Amino acid sequence: RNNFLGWSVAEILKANGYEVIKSCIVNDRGIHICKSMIAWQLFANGATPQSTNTKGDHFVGEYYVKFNDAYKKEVEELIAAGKTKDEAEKEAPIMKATQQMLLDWENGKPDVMELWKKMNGWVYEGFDVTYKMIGSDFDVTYYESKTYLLGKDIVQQGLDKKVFFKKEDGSIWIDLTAEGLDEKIVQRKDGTSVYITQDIGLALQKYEQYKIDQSIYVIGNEQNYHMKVLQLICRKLGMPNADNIFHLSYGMVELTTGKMKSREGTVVDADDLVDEMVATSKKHTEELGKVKDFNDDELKELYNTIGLGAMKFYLLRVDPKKTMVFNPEESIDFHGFTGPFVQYTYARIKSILRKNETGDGGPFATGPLFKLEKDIIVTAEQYPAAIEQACAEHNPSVIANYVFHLAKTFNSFYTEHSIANAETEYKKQLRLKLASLTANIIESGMKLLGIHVPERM
RNA sequence: GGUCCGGUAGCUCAGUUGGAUAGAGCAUCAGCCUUCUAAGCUGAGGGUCAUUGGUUCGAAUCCAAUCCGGAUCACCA
Repeated sequence: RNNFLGWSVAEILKANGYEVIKSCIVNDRGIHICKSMIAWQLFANGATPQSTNTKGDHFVGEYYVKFNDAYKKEVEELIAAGKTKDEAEKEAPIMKATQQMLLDWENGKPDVMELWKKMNGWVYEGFDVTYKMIGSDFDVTYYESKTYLLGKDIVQQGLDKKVFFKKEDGSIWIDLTAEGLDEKIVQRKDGTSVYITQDIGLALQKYEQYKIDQSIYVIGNEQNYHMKVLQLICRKLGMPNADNIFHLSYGMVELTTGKMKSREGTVVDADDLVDEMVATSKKHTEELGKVKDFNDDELKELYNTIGLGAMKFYLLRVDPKKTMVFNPEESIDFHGFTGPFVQYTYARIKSILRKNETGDGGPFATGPLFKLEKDIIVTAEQYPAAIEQACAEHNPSVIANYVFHLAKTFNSFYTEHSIANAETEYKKQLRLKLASLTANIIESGMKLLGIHVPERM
């Protein structure tokens, strides 16, 4: 959802005349990375994504799970040996090894760095495959391994300005109780920075680097508090970018059975989901048998277009702010308020336009219009307003709803009035114009959602 | 407990700068393919807009209280 939202909002901003720079932050360091590394050292026997024929990011993810399994087991054993839960969690050998590895990483220990680079490389390879498949791209990528030290000098300045204060143990904090929040740490007692410190530094760096008017953070609503704190700190420090920070907060996607939890395996993997959607589009297409003359490449492209279109539309048709429910059993429908419905309307119009000669564009005689003809004109005229609203609200669902409404309006007209056998040549040309207009808007609107439209389906 | 977000049809969601009989899709039921692609179209049933009170000529929409659900309040990121 994050990816599709970011993409779509960027397109919508561009459509409103803004210049957009898409950036991505990769969490490529920290304790979670070390967990996978330790588990790989312990259990892999030198296995690689190639040797096991596994996608790189999934491969590394498997070792993250293996770490947690092993860790859990060790903790249970220690508790059985008489330790308290807290002691056991701290003393488990595999956890100690992981923490040591994090220190080694920060000190740049060669063999750790080498392993880190190798495993990260696998993850990136996997991500690349997924990003390419779903049509995602970024102009800038920030790696946390390179930005995690940012913001430390700002902390020092803040201390001088008395925005921050130092506790007896040397840790540095900001007091936000006057704003209804809590005290928040910005630097550990050992002098290392925390998450928010990096964000302060990165926010300023982005601002100085690109002179942006607005910095839009596409982040889940679980971090609403964090983003509030970030903006507040920037404001208190008098940073020039403070008011440019906008948190595009989106709700989580939940399953009918409840929240997705990676540790409990109740997650729907993006790759699996896309595969499933493409397979479903293949099944439907074959059943309908309308494209028997397509060659293999054309078929593959069509299945991707429909499958991805269905998925993206499904995720973008809901207000981003809202938590949404996804039912994996029922899968995503291809009828009604869906991507394929809109794509189908487009393909049908294109078919008409191929089969009917458009006139020389001479002046239209004025004449009475049927209600359904007027409906299309009225709806088409609303498109610019929909784009503006979507932009103002940072909300692609406005476009999804609009495009669906337009497609539905056209379909009603299509069933009621023939274009090829219109009452007069004038009527025919008028209707071809309306059809063409509708197709153009559908194509444009779907593009704003990152969805392709097929010429036939 | 503090802060924030949400509760609209069986399900998933629109609609909230206050305005007429609260709208879609799915699901259910009844129709429509000798005519431009039926992934479509037409119709039916289905609602105490969480509850209560308030403001108003008028409230799903604004205010208050209550109930229910979620997020968050880490020397994790």
